Amino acid sequence: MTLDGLRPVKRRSTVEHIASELRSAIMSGSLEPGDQLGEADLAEHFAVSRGPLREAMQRLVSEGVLEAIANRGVFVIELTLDDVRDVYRTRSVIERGAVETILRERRREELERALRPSIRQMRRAADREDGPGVSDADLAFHEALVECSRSPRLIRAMRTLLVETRLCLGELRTTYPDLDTQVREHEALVEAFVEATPAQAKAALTAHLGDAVDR
Amino acid sequence: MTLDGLRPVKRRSTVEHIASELRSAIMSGSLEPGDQLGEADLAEHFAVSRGPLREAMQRLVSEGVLEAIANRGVFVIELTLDDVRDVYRTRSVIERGAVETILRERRREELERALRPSIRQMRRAADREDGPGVSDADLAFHEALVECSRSPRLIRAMRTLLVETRLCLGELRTTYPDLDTQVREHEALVEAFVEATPAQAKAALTAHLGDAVDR
DNA sequence: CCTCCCTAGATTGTCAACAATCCGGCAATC
DNA sequence: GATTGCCGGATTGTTGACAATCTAGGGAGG
Repeated sequence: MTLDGLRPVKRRSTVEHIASELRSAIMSGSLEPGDQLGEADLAEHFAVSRGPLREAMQRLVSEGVLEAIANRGVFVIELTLDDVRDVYRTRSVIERGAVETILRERRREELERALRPSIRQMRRAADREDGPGVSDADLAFHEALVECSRSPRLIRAMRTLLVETRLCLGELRTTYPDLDTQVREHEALVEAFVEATPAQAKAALTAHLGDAVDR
Repeated sequence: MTLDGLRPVKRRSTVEHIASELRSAIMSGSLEPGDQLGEADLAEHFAVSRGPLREAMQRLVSEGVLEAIANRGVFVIELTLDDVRDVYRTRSVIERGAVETILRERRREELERALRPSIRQMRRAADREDGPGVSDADLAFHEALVECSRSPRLIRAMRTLLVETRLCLGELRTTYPDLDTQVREHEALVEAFVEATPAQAKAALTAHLGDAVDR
């Protein structure tokens, strides 16, 4: 009897589901920085009671995506300039760690395979002048990069950072200079990962994220 | 009217307090890996209802310190060997990032000041053959290191990692080889931070954490 | 006109009870 | 004798109601 394929029953709990849904709402831009998450409204929207909803919100609070003010409510965090810098600095640290791990394990080709879909997605979006589409592909690129490290803890840290990155982008999403430049920059990154030394690859990442924070 | 000193009113919420208390219980060893956290018992212990308690537990679940199994309860996570490796690898990434930030900002002497107390604490513990005391000072050392970076996101990631580190140590706490060696290793780290190049400092950290994972 | 106080409304924080689910052991069956 | 079905006990999941707190707005007093 072979039961390798049928994964252990792990129906996602209600709380987990709501938390994921809220994260998506932020990623999609439905929830903007400063927005208040009224418990009554959201509970009705999800067709659950306030209990599970509050538990889900507490999760996002501990992740730093939501902010709870006593007797006032919970709000989507508003990022200061220092916060933006911190997000990109931390991303640089995490992503370099991921690249380091992958290269040390001699998994260059696997990394390239993992990044290819988001590169193609980004190029298609750029061809049709779809700025938001390029941004989405950008996030997908960096997410795939860290996921390729197979480190649960790097991945978890990255997930929160991507949400925060999305919060930065939200407002100045249209101000990107040139979409093609953005695409080429990522293609150059992949090239560095595949062909350059680990130190050079990390340096390329640092430069890439350093540029981003200037915008 | 000068009100720089009087920090914004931020009475810790009940949930925040309980979550912090649970973290402390794990750090102190009261809660061991695999232990179940019965809602009724804990709620009575904290003299609150199950609602706030559940919200606090959800926070720790999202941090990865507790694990929730549907209709079964929440448990302190049990770390596999792969998890231990991942914890130390991620710590290496985070701590190197912290050192990098501090050195780039030319704050060597500040870092040394921040680390000195834990070094002294560690030496005192070693002198009285207090193994657990040395471990506590060890954790305090690495916590102070990351806190000195002033990066909220590095600090937040580190906090969870320290709890997980404490969970690894818990069982094999007495098996440490030589307390004095441990102390000298940390003193050498400080020296590297203060006097060596950033690259050398990071390499020293990597080696230090690489040794630890072997134990 | 400005300031302060106070009340009304709304929102959050907490609670105790109800419903659903799961684990253990026991008996029935093949 | 091993497996299956079932029931009792306990724990978790969810709910709706109650209590506490805060904000906004109007009115009295200076």
